[in-house]
Amino acid sequence: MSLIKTIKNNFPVLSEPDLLQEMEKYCVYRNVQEGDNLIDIGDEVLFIPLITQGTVKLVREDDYGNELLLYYLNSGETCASILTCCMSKTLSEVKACVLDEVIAIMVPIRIMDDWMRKYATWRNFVMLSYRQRMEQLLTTIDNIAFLKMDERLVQYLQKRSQELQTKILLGTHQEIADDLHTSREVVSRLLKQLERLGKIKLSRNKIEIISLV
DNA sequence: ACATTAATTGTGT
DNA sequence: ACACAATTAATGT
Repeated sequence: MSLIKTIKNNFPVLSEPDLLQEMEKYCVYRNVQEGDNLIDIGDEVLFIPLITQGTVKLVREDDYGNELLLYYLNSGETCASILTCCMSKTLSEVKACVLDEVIAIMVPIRIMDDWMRKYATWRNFVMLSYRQRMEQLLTTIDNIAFLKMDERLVQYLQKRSQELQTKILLGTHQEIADDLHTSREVVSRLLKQLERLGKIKLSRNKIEIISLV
């Protein structure tokens, strides 16, 4: 599929003819396999990825190498923290792990400065990504600060199923525990409770959501 | 089809 | 949190 068409499909806000033409000229596709990193902490940021397929998990690391989940990115989204890095010309503070084979359109940052000035469409897009991500980060912080683990788990399941458009979440309890920064046993026990309440159905590497309300 | 092994999940302390 | 049991999936024969 042509680059322009892909952009129109995934990033409808960017359909301004002049901008699209420039994008076709300067952007490149990049394919990243599951398990690889789109970007790592300390990397120099040369491109902004616009995700058109797959899922990316953004994490930050503390001094001891513990990973802190920031958020997930899906198609039609871009990474706000990478945007900040490239605008202030600093190294990446986050790691972007590819969970599900990703195809991204890579926008070179040198051309981006130009676009910020020339295209209101582009500016708006950048600002919108910021705003959305900021809101999401705030709710994440609220959750960590105020919600008990069982409520956090339910929220986590809801959000993931919504994001991935599926009632069936694949993966292990350990992975969920890592994301929520708790132990695997706590997750297993809470999930078991939810199953007893008939809200989910558990099997190995799989959680089927019946109804979380 | 069966046995072996590894990984995931469940539970008591 | 840890240790261990039980269950399930993957692999070899």
